Amino acid sequence: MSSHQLSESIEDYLEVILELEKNNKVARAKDIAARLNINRGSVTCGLKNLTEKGLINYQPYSYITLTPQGKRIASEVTRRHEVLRDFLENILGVDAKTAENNACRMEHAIDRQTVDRLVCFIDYIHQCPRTGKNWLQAFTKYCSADKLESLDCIACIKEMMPKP
Amino acid sequence: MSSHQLSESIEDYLEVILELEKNNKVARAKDIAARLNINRGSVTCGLKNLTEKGLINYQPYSYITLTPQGKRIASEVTRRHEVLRDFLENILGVDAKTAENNACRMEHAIDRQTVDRLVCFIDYIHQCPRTGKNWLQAFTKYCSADKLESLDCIACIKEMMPKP
DNA sequence: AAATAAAGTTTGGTATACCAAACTTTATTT
DNA sequence: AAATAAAGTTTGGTATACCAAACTTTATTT
Repeated sequence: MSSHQLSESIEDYLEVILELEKNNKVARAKDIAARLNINRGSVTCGLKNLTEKGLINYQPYSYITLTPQGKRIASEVTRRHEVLRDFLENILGVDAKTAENNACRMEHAIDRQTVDRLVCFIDYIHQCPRTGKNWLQAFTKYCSADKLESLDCIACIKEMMPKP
Repeated sequence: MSSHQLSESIEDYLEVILELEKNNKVARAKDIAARLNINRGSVTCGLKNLTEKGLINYQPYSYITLTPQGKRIASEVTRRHEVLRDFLENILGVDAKTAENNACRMEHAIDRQTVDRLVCFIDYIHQCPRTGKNWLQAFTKYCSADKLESLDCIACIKEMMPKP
């Protein structure tokens, strides 16, 4: 029942419905259309589809809420989105808009196992004394510099040593 | 002419045609069908589409080669694929098959700027004395361990210090 | 409460991307 | 050079996902 893969379109619907539910208690078709930048008629069609799949509670002319199953999937998609955006923006250091746009597309392509591993990796960078903020700042320099030549690695790791 | 975004389907065609060209000098429809796991008739249809877009050299019943523009795009897609797979497999450390499957899907979703940054990041991890192989091995431990508790960070960074 | 505006739906349409099965062309075997 | 096999194409079909424009329902204004 919840095993078949969902299309990107359906994942997008679920994601915005979850967000609208959070902000407005319920989602309305016109807000979904506005967020997804699609025609209102297309939304009606999409809602029927989501209803058939048991992902939303919906009757013609009514507001929309997620079923438990819909909510579960919406949360998963949102999590993938946020993990990816966090990685792109705060680890890779791409600008906020690019991070958001890429996360928006990549969220449909990354699987559970890989996103879990990415979460762990982000965590590790922040927690490991070798890396953390300091190391990320040096990455920014590394990207703009002519690679390592201009960076003083020895001084950098000495700085990181635990104080006696 | 080369500005409009291409569909995932077209990117997939270009990618396998480039690979078949490399292995066999030219691509044949049946091999494309086999690699993409689609019907031969669908390939004929796809090839017409690619021809109209000026991405391949093709006439009915003939073999297929990429035009310069097609080759350029195919190379870009392939690069995105390989960078992503490398990151997933060798940095995140997910198993080879999962890395490949995820790279296959994510290659259509990541943009130039972000993939460039990812390349730089992978480079940085390998080059920076703080990180490198050693640090990646510790990440594997970190993932399976109960986070940091079981890891001896102080000993780990001392080990990394430059020999006097 | 009637008029109007806003929201939602329906209708008829398009584009993409695939399928199976029949058919045609090209290549290979005998 | 026939016969056969393999490769490629065509035909008629489906599913998804969108559109604009006409229409209906619901909500808001007067």
